[in-house]
Amino acid sequence: MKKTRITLKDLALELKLAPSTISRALDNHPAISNATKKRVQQKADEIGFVPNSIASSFRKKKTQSIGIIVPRIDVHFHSLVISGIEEYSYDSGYNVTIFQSNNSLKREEEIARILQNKMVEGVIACLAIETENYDHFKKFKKLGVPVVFYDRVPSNFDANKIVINDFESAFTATEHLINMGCKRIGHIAGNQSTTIFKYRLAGYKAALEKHQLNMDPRLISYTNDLSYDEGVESAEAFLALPELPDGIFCANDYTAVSAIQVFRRANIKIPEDIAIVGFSNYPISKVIEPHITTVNDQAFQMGCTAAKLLIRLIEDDDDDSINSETISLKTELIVRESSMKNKDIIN
Amino acid sequence: MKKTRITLKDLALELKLAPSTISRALDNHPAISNATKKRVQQKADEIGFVPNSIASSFRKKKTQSIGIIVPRIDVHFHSLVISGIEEYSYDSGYNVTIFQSNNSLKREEEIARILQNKMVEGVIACLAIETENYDHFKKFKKLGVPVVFYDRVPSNFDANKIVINDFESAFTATEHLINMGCKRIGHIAGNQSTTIFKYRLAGYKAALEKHQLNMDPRLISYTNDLSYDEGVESAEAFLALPELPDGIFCANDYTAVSAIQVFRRANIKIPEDIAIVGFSNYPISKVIEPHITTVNDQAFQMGCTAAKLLIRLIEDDDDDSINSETISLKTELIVRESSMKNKDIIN
DNA sequence: CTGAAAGCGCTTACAG
DNA sequence: CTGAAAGCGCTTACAG
Repeated sequence: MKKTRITLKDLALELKLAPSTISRALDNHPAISNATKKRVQQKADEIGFVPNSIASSFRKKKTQSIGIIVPRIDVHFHSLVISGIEEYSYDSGYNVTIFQSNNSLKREEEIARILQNKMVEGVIACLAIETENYDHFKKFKKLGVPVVFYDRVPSNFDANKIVINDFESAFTATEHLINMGCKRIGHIAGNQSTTIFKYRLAGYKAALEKHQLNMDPRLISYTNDLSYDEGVESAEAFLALPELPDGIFCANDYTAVSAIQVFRRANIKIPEDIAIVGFSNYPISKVIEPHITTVNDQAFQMGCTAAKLLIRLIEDDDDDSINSETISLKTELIVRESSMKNKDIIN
Repeated sequence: MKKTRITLKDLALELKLAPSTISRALDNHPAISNATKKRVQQKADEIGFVPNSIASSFRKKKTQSIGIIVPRIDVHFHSLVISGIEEYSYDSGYNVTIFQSNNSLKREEEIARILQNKMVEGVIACLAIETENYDHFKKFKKLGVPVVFYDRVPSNFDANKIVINDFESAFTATEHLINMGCKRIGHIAGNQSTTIFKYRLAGYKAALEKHQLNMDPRLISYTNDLSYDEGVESAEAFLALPELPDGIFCANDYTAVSAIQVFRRANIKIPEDIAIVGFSNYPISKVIEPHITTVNDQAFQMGCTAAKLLIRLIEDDDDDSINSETISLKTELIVRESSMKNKDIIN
């Protein structure tokens, strides 16, 4: 399918004006008279002139576009982040081109190359699980293209990062259970090779410590990817203990759902017998019964913040700030029924 | 932030070759000797040459990029479709730039203009709820840019469309309830100004008719947007009837969840007393208890199919096929506990 | 197998 | 307030 487009030059010929004048008129340049601007705009509409912004990008060396690399678009967390990025970028006049790495390092490297060719002005990325070497991102720095990471961010590599305060969030969540009267609190932990899950575990431990609660290692269940099925296994393991926990802090909402369902099947009352707190505020957390107390992980906000930082870096001429900022977003604990063991206390 | 990039011309100078030769060598042109190709590639890597694909796009008038317009990225259905589009497009060498209309016609029009300027080679769109006038899409046709719609597609406007067979899917879902022994089947219906929900209602009615079941108008509950809360209202209305339904076909999974929870609270057994079928196969449908029988709405597949059709249209030189194709995807009924009233029967 | 030349559709410094 | 001219970094038909 092809068509020849009407160009700025065609418009100039029609109006017997120089292309430079047309260009300025359409760009609302102050040196052009209003009368001319009006004439140009009218004629442009009349003959259906559509400016070729690729030519403009090429000439100006500004594409007004940013690249996004995520593991999967259809993971709800990422779709929220992307939504936030798009929203902020759109309002700032940038558009976003999106790629999924499928958690493959090889694909992530390919995508990085494509983005370098495509002259995006900045990149927002959440690393593939496989990624431990960041060479493919270093090239962006050489090209003067800023990169902002979110969620799964590089360790031991100086970079712009948007994260949430996992330690503090986990601490607060666990302390909430303590405030609700729990004395024997378990934790369903994420993969400990991932920074955020290490922090969540650490926050849990710190809260127990602060309140001088006994730390029973059997009450910490380590999972690989916090899947629903792993949550079921964890909950069943807790059930098999000689003494049950009276509260569980789960490192995500899926495992919180599993725990609730396993315990209910065993005729254990939630939250009376065991109080549950999840993490992430997935949509399911406010549908399942009882609704789950959870930590709002600020996904949409994370996207906006990443875009905001990135666009500042793009538009800043000051190279110094290019690779050093880490923004830690505040989360909030959303208290729902699953942890309301003690109804008199409002956390 | 700026840097001057190394250009193809710089590379030519280094190697004392013509730019045309470099261009061909990098493009693996058959007329170039292997020795030269190797030299060029080596030098390119050595000095860190990154081809400027904007210049190339501009020159070739091919951007290898497609635009996507969706109401919201963070709606799970759309994130699945986008994921499918990205997957297929990536494998075909196209990349995708994404925009959300937030269901606003005005914004959809703005986006259409941006996409025309950006010289995308094709567009995939799901219309905003507000959109009833398609003028902003007609311009694409004039420019020779194919457009493929999915899910919320234009009515009374000749266009490429990817949809599922809602009538048939609803028919099958309802018939499944009949096969399970239900005699008094209700329906929670979506907004009847939307084509797909009209078809789902029609499919439900047709199944009742085929099996000569009484059609009680009180058993059809019309909702505005099939929200969880509306589902609760619908279910409560059913509860207030002098005679309860023994099966309900819900036009989405949210309302199926509401129904299950309302009925359970009223000590009604699912599926023994009332069997439930949902629609869409949202993640929640296989987590809620009992797991929900539902129709797989093929979201990811829809994205792949849209991309496939679009790319065919882009690469076809035959203008004839530009705006006429409608592809209706087959769905499948996923049978789970919520409808297994009669365990002897496998649908 | 390699090169010289033109040109894609804009923008912008310079000139008047 | 408007115009002439150069050029962004590639590609490609033409020539040899």
